Amino acid sequence: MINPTPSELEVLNILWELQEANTQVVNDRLNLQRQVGYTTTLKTMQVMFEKGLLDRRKEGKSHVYFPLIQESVAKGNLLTKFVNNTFGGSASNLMMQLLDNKNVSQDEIAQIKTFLKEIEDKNHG
Amino acid sequence: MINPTPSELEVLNILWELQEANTQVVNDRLNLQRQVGYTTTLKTMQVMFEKGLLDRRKEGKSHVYFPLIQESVAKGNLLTKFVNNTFGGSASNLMMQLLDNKNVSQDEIAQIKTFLKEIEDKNHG
DNA sequence: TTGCAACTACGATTAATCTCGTACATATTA
DNA sequence: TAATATGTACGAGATTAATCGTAGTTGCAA
Repeated sequence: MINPTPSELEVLNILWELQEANTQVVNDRLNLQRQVGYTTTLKTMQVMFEKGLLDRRKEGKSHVYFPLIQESVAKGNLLTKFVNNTFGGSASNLMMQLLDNKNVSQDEIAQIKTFLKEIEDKNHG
Repeated sequence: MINPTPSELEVLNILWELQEANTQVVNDRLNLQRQVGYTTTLKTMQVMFEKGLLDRRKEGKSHVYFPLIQESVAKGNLLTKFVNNTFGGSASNLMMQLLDNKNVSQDEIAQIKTFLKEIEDKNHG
């Protein structure tokens, strides 16, 4: 199981949205969030290619990269690891912390409740 | 805001449980989970002391360490960071991923639902 | 008070990640 | 086809975390 590093996840988030892109496009996107050099982005994507997180094809003089890992799978793996490390594997402990968290907006909490209610209704309906 | 590293969190989990302990005791506990040298544990705790995650007092020839950060605060901070990094700050996205996760048991999911239901009832009652 | 066992301090090493400079390769266009 | 601009490859430095060996210190017991 290959877990992306934080920088790799930034790249993946862009590629999951765009389906595919060359280094230039990914780097431009990254620079909307934070300052980072072109060769840094290039190197990150090359390493991801070597790790099997991305594949690529030659197009003109540049490479077009695309993800080899599904968003839900990657994030699910990261989440599992986080739950294990931080909450002793207890998803409900994480959940309780989430609802207590001052940094989570009321909107988010309301959304979660709605979502859970839907699942409840579906199961009981 | 000082976020503990994974190794530091292991130490904190032990100290939150025991309230306080010397290096020997913490190291013995750690070695129930995985093999780690005494000086490694000592160094980790010294660094945590320098960072302000722990305080200590001399007792006999050893130091007795205790946490300076509350469990809920530390884990809340880690959770906030994780939500931001991995789910773009969306707690409900994390939630949905959690419920989809094959690595989360049915028991855990049931527990979460019960918990949410309690909150719903409390709010509507 | 002297010696030993236990504890601490210090620093070095390894590994992973992130970063980017420089040199080389390639495609387009003039 | 030669020049130029753009992209790639390579490698190396900086940083952080984790690890532990070794040397030195301390306190207690005889």
